[in-house]
Amino acid sequence: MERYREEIERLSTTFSEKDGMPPVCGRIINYLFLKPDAEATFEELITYFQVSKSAVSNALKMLEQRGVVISKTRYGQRKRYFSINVNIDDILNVISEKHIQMKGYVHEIIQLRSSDTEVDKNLRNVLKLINLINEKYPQIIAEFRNQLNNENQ
Amino acid sequence: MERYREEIERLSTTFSEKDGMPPVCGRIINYLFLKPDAEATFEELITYFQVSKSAVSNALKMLEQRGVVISKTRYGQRKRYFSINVNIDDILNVISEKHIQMKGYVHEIIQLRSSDTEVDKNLRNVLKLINLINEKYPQIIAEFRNQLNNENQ
DNA sequence: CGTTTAGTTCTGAATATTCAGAACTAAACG
DNA sequence: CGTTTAGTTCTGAATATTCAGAACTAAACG
Repeated sequence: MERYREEIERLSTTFSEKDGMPPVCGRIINYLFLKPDAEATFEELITYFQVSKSAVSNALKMLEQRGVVISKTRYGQRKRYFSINVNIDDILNVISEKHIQMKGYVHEIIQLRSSDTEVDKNLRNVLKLINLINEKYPQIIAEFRNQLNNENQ
Repeated sequence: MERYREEIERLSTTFSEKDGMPPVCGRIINYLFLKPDAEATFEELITYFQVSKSAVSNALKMLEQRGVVISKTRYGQRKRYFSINVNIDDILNVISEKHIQMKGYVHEIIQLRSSDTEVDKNLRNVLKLINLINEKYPQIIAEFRNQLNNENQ
């Protein structure tokens, strides 16, 4: 992974600057993404980035909470293996969750406003759009799965 | 707007804690969202939140950059009016931009990896999914517009 | 059940962010 | 073209975040 050191640093700024994560989070994400099996141990991350155990521990906790990283243990070993969550269903769920949250927010604003101006009309339209997107989502996913199945024949 | 003071404070935490914006940004967003016309002047924000001109200036700059807020001047007045951008096309563009960015990131990772493991296969699938979503987007929007037109008859 | 291994949580120093206040700019009024 | 109005940019203090190092916990080895 030595050859990726600079790329990891460059790509990490996206996550820290745009997504509001600490630098160590961004580094870990990209390290994992660039590993052939997308997986690393705690120890490995510490030695590669020369960073403290607490920094890695907190970063991994944050990434697991966001659903970006998952950890596994193997055959009763103490050691844990941390990897990028590339599970399609999980990714779709994260996106879906965001939509639901956005819907909840817009809904609450509309409730609080309880008026009937042009803006209210627009807000209701935004809500309709969110609903429509959410509604269409399963269809897109179905089509995606279909596409995958066809390719594997 | 006095009656919304507490709600604004409560709703603002979402934006500061989850979206990585400064507190003043969250407050301004919600203030605007709860105003009947979704619009306010610079002066108005300063007096309502008892906050400095620089804080408001920087917050509005950030919000305009993110596409959440737009500002207008009126009839050659010096004063500017800041409002939430509820323009559907603009909102859709922001979402689209995010997709394009995500696509670019995943693409770059795949390029850098230049391997052919199970993870690579998964990443290519993620890319396919992003592409499919982007492809379907215009259709959803068309359907949405259609829905709006039918309602207005 | 003492020891090791693997990671977590606590404490505080270094650093970054947020914002107030002052200095500044740019438009347009008179 | 001096003055006012409306906002921006600069400077630094207050506060929050990030992370290192130390103390701690929890699992499982022997």
